[in-house]
Amino acid sequence: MTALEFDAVDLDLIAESGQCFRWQRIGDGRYAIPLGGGVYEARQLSPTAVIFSGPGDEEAVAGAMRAYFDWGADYASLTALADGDDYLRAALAHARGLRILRQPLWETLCSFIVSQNNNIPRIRGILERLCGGALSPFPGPEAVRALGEAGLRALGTGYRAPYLLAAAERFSEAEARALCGLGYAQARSRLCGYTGVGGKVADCVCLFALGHKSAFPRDVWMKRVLAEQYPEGFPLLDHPQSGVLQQAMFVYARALAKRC
DNA sequence: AGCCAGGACAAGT
DNA sequence: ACTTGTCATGGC
Repeated sequence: MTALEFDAVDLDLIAESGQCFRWQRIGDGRYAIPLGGGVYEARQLSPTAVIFSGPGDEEAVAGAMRAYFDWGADYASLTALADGDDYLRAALAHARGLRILRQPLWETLCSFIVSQNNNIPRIRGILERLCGGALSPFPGPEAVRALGEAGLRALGTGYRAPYLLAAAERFSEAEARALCGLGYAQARSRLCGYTGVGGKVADCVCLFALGHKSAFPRDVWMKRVLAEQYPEGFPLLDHPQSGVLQQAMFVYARALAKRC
């Protein structure tokens, strides 16, 4: 068991933020997180601290969770960007404790291919079936390839099955290294070369796996926010952390809609 | 019972 | 460079 202190962290908020689809709620403020072949457990200790356990010794767990939870990144100072912007200020206040997770590249790519024109509960179900269990490790490209298009369709992926197959055929360790070595624009462009991966999915991979916080995914929720709140354009679109702002607004917009 | 969903793509203006 | 139709599927 090891505790990590953050400027702010909110497991419930992160779990519902639409960036990760395989967290399992196992109790009040407690989650099981399948990651890298093992399963970690996270428990909310306070608004600024989480207790972790997982495979390996304390140092290994702490290291893995620091990386995964973007430990040390400063999210609080983003509040200053919202001066004179009531919507962004409210979104950031609502999203206090949100973190941009640094998730495995292949899993993130597959997850957001599955996500297209799909809803979050259903994405969860498909990915769970793809993994063969709620806490089972995510299958590698060769395992996905072995399923074939028919096998993938049987999981409920629908027309996305050939997209997953194409990704499985292109992805490799060398490809992963190449993607990790690129800047945001280059990585995005390379990802868009995958059939079935467009700008939105590529941005999600850049933001949630590659750590490019200037990536700004535009899903239907964000398009609505931009149209309704920023008809003249979102002024911070080119900010190096615009992706974090995007994620705060995404979570906030969905929370507002649910409240009606 | 429809409407909708963290879209991509091809075909038409 | 923009709009539109189409693509599976099931949660709500």
